[in-house]
Parts: sequence; C-alpha cells; structure tokens
Amino acid sequence: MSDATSTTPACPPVTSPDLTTFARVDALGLRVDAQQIWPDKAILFCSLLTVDDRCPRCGAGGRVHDQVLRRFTHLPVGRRPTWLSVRVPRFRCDGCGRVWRHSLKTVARPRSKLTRAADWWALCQVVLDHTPISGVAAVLDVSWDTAHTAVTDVGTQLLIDHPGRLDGVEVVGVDEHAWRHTRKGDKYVTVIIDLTPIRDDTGPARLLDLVEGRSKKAFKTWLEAQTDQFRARVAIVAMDGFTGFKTAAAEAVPDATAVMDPFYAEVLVMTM
DNA sequence: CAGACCGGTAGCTAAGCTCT
DNA sequence: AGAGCTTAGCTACCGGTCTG
Repeated sequence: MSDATSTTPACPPVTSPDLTTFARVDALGLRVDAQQIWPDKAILFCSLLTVDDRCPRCGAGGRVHDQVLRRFTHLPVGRRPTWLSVRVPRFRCDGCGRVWRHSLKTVARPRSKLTRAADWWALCQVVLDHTPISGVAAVLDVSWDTAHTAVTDVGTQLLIDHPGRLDGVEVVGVDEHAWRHTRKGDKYVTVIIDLTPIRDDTGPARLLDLVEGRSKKAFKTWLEAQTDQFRARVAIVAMDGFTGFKTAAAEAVPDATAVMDPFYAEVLVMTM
C-alpha cells in the first residue's frame, strides 16, 4: 500500500549490470567505456556524455583539435581506490581560431584531483563517521593535503556558508580554548556553540564558530556580525566567569540573560 | 606515536603558439 | 588540420616540525 504521504522509497527496477550507474559517474556527466582492475586500485576509462563545441569567446562552432587525458580519484569500492581516466577533447574555433578544452566542472572542482562525488564522500567520512583526514587520504590514495583541501572546501561551502545554519539558535554558549601551546605562549580561540538542543533535550550541542583570541572584543564582534533576527532570538548566553564575555553579551544582545555554565558553577561551589 | 600543520618545489593544467 | 611546444599559474606532494 502506498500513497502520496508515504516516506518508503519506491522499489527500483531490476536491470542489467551497468558500470556507469553503479560507479555513479553518470551524475558527473561521464560514461564508463572500459575497466582495468589492479590488486590495489581500479581504473575506469571514461568519456563525456555530452560535449559543448561552441567557442567560449565568439560562440562559433569548433572542430576537435586533439584530446588530453585527465585522471581523477573517485569513490572507493570497499577500501580500494578508484581512478577515472577521462578523455577530454580540445577544440579549435572555426571562427576566431581559439583553442580550448571541454570544461570538466561537472566532474571535479577546478584543478582538483578528486571528483565531486569523492569530495562528498570524504566530507561524510570526516563529519559523520569522525574518520581522520589521514584515514580518508589513505583509502582514496591521495595526500593528506589533497583530502584536507577537499573536506575544508566542500565543508565550508555546504555547512559553514549554509544560509540556515544559525536558524533556531536561542541559547548560545561561549568559552575560550587554548588551541596551540607554544614556547612564546598559548594561542586561544573563542568557541561559540548552540546549546538550544541541550536546553530542549533534543540533541547534542552544536559548534557555531571559532574566533581568534579570547576577549570581549572577539565575542562582541562575532555577535554584531550576525543578523538582527539572530540577536533578537538569543534568549540565554551561557559562559564561564570571564567578565569580558558577560559585558560583550550585555552590549550586543541586551535582552538575553547571561548565565554561568553549569560546569563552572559546580567548580565554584566545590572551591568555596 | 598519530595526526596536523607548513614551507618549498616538482609537476600538472590550461591555453596560446609554432611547426609539419 | 593535427601534433607538439611553451609558459604562467596553480596544485599536489614531500619532508620536517609541532602538538596532544
């Protein structure tokens, strides 16, 4: 039985084996033409599903000039990395003579070694499964920097820049954290978290932001950088005993109630 | 010791140019 | 027309160092 309100996905049809859809390269605008299975990796030789032969400069049609090979790292199968070897045509414009190659922006970020699907997989590994960057890099068979760049770029784009990220925040927690101990002294950041789920008993706290330094100015500047709606919705600001945070909250969100974090309140009672 | 960070650099990409 | 060369800019990789 099914109706329009049912959330059960429809049973997909049973089809013949198809490596293009199984390896999810169709979503990248590619088709798998051949495969090569090594003990430590799989290589899928791909071609483009569609090519745009219009000149980006004058709009006239172009002829195939030559072809270049691009290699990408794609979603792993189990713990075995998958490479895509993509044949990309270069065109020469019949009108202005310009030479250009077909854009691969549907396949990967500019100059990236990882496909967009691999970017997404890496981000999920780190954010949802708490896999270290080195673990993701090992499975993909890329360097730590490559995996780190992909996770931070896509994470910033999808999570940090998400317009609804601060929606529904009513209880803000603030604290300082020493993120690096050096011979020249410790470096601190101000940590800002959403404690609304804790108050409502609906889930864990959520990290909202990290700001360099630990000062009234750091916290106040962050609060003032948010929208009027955000500041109007904040009802409670929980903090340690640092008066700078309390002053910042009083000046930037005057209608909110400043409270001491239960952890610090407990420590205060124990030391009395 | 594992993981993260960082500076230097080799090698790659993209696009234009030249040669055959 | 097609293949190969050139070059600026960029990225991935490497190795050393730091941190917890």
